[in-house]
Amino acid sequence: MNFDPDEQFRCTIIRGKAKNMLDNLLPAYANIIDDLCPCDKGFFATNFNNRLVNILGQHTSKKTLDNHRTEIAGKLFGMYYEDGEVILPSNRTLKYLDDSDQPAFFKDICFKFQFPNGMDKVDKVIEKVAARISIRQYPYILQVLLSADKSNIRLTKDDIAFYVLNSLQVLQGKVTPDQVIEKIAEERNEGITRKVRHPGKQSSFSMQHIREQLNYLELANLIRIDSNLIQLNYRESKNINYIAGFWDKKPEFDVYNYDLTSEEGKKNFFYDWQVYYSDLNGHKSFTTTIDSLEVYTTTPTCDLDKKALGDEGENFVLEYEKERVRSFDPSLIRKIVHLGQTKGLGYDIQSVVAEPGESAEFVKYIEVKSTKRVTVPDLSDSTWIDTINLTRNEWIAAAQHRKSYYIYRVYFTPGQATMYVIRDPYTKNQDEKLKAKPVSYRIDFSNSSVDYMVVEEKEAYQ
DNA sequence: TTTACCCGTGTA
DNA sequence: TACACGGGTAAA
Repeated sequence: MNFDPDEQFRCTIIRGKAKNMLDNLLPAYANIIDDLCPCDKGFFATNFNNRLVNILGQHTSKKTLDNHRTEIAGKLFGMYYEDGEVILPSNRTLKYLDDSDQPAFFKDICFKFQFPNGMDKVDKVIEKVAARISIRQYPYILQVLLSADKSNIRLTKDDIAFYVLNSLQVLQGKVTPDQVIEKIAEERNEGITRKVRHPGKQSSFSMQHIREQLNYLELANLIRIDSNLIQLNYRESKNINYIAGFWDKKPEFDVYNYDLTSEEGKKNFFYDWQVYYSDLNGHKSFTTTIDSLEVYTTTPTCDLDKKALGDEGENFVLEYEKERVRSFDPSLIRKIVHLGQTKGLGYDIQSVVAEPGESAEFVKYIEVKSTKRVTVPDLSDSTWIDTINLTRNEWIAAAQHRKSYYIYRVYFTPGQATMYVIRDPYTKNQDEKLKAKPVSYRIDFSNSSVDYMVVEEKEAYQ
């Protein structure tokens, strides 16, 4: 088929927020959901809003809070789903709570996103179905970028907008990425520049949803947008190649299977979609290596991915402490102990104060909390917030050691690691300089607590 | 009437 | 230009 890019189709996604705000909000949403769920829908709505208003500011209207909850945390991020009247955290949220890997969270979203999907209102879904749209847009974009690099062509977001995300034929799955690149090369030779613009409309109408789709690829650590140019992060080649490999596969969730004109069909469609989308990609669990967050290179290099280490943060802090103590007094280095494998102490590293004065050799207990994200956290940003979870043991250690207890919060971001040190969180909580809230219950039970038991022979359930 | 994506519009 | 609040709007 001959590619005609003039066949355009405005194909929107829900408007999100700025890149760094999304990176900031993700941990907040995740922890709120983790605290509240499972619970019924009304309780969830009220309490989610009550928690979020503390972060966004008391002036924030109910409407805006509702939008955050339903549009971003719910539809775009797929962080929870509704089963009956009960709201449950999605597997994507649970994985994130476990690994604190924000780019991996967004990789999973990029893998599962598709057109048409169940994030739209039903009339918009019907429009897309009527237009015979069927595409996994992120695999497709990545394949286009790979193809562009092969042809030594640099793409701008206007190119992706006009030739890919707003091109009807591409959205219908009728054109290959190579054809797209060929067409772009051809039109550039003729001196033609394309932009998606709707007469009489502001550029946000035409471009905001496109720009934000590219933002998700950036948050996933797969591309960088440099003013207007888009570049692949080749340190992520493994993940890029994996996702791009799906460019010509039919969307996994088949919208065309549903009768969207009947009440029953609509209900099933939106329910099935949310269950599908909020679950993790069943084929591959994404991770982001520290290595892939380093300054990206424009030169394709072979397989730089290394096996992710569970204790990257601890190793980082260990090296930092060794250097810090060495510069004060090398003989004190032997007092630094890495206790990563020793569970139940409530801290990861035992170090020494190593500062002038009589407390120089006093012990310092360090709990390391690390996370990975694409934007650099900025304390001067008014929307900046963060949440970490301490275990019961860690909190007890904080209470016991007070001024000797430190939380080292490490953020691995592209090209740098940033660390915030919080000394004596226990006293800070009493002084309301931070808020600590117990959120989990340990249940000890005995024979008097058990109502009944069920035993089945293996054959019955195998 | 309420809900919840849709998206105008004003701000930085 | 890049959002982000909250009004717009149509379905629930």
